[in-house]
Amino acid sequence: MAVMSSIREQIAELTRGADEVLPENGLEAKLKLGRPLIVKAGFDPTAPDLHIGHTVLINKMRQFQRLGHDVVFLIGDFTGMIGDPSGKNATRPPLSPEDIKANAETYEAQIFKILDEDKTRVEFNSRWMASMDAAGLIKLAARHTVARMLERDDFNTRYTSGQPISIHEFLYPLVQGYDSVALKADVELGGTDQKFNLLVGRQLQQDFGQEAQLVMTTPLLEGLDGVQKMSKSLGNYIGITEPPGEMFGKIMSISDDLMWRYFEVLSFRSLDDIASLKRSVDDGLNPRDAKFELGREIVARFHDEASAEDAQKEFISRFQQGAMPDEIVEVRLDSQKGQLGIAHLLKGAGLVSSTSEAFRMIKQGAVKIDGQRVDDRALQIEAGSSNVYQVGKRRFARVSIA
RNA sequence: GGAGGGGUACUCAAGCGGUCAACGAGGGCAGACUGUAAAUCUGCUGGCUAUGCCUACGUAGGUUCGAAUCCUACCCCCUCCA
Repeated sequence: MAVMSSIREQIAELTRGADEVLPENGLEAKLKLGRPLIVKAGFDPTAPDLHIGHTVLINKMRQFQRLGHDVVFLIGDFTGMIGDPSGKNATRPPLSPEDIKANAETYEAQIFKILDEDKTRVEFNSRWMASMDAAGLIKLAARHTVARMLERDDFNTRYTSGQPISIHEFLYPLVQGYDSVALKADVELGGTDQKFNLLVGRQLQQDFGQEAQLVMTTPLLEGLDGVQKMSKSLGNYIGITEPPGEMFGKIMSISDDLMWRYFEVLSFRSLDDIASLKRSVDDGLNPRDAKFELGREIVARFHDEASAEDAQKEFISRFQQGAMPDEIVEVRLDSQKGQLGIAHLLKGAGLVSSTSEAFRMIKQGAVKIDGQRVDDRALQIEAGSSNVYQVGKRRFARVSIA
C-alpha cells in the first residue's frame, strides 16, 4: 500500500503542468516497473543559450530526477547536422566538433542551475549515429512512410503551402526516434512541438522489440510579446544567464495577462497561492506589484535573493522616478579638430547604429545630455567635456571627448 | 525532360517605364500618456563628409534621356505533366 500511494503521489507531481501524456494513463504502468526510469530529453546543439521557456521542460526533468529516476540530457550533435525542420526552413550550417563541444559545455553550465549535476547523464547521439553506415540508415528510413511523415503538422503546412521540404529533413524524426531505441528510454520529454518526433520514437522502439516509451509534452511558453512562442530568433526571450537587471526588466515588460500565464508555468508557487494573488489584484492591488513578485522569484532562481532585491530597487528608481541607472557605460572618443558632432558622438558611443538614426532620434526628442533634451542636430561637443548621453529611456553612456 | 507561376527592405506584401528609398500590415524604435518597459494615441523605421550625395527591388548584362518596372542569360523556389 505504501508503494501504491507513493506512485499516486509521483503521478500527481509529474503530470502537473504537463501538456499531454501519451498514452494517457501510461505513467502508472511505467512507475510500477519499480526501477528508476530512463527519462530522455533531447536538445539541439545549435542553440546553447537556454531561455526561461526551456526551463518548463528542465523543471520537469528535475522532478523526475528528484524522484530517483535516471535523467538523460541528450545533446543532438548528430541531428544538429540536419536541423529540426520545425517552423523555419532556414538551412543550418554544419557545426564543427569544436563548436559542438563548446555548446555542450555552455548547456551544462546552464542546466545545472536546475538539475543535479551528479545525477544527470549527458549523452551525445553521435555516439551511436556516427557509426551507423548508409545501409543502416536505409533500414531505418524503411521503417516509416512518406504519408506518415506528412502527417506532421509543419511538414504538412509547408507541403500544402508550397514551401520546400528537403529529403534529409525526414531523417530528423527517425534519428531522434532511434535515439530512444539506443538509450532504451522509458520516458521522453519534449515541447508540444516535438510530439510527432516523440511518437516516432515509440513506433521505432516497438519495431526494435522494445517497450514503447511514455511521451510527455510540456507547453511551449509564449514569448515577451505574448503571442509568438518564446525563441531566441524572435528576440522575445529571457535568457537564463542574463544579468538580474535585464531579467527583471524583461519580466516587467510583459503584459498583465501574460504575467498570469508565466505565474502558472514558471513559478514554483502553489496554484492556490497564485489564485489568491490574482484575487488581490482584482480587489485593487496594482498588477505591477504582482509582477514584481514574479520578477523577484525568477531572478532569485537564476541568480540569488540579493540580486533580485537589487534588480527591483533599480527598476523602481530608474523607471518610476526617472533616475539614471547605477552603472553607466564609459566611453572615450577622439574629437575632430577639437570638437565632435552630436551624431558622430552617439554613433561612436554605440547608442545608435548610424548617424542617420542619430538624426532621427534627435528629431523625435529622444536624445538628452545630462537630462537636457537636444534639439539641434548640428550640435558640436567640445573636446575635454564629459557628459552622460541618453537615447530614449534605456540607452545611456558617459562619453568623454579627448 | 516539358509547360506554367514566382524571387521586392527585419517579416509578410503592393508596385509593373519617370511623381520609388519604394503603398499597406506586422515587428522594432521614439514621443505623449500611465499603474510598469502593460494598454492606448502619434511619429519614425537604408547609409553618408546631410536641405545634397551614395547604395538598394535574386545575379550579370542590355534597351532607354530615365528601369523594381521592358529585353537576354544565369541561379534559386513552387505547381502540373513525365
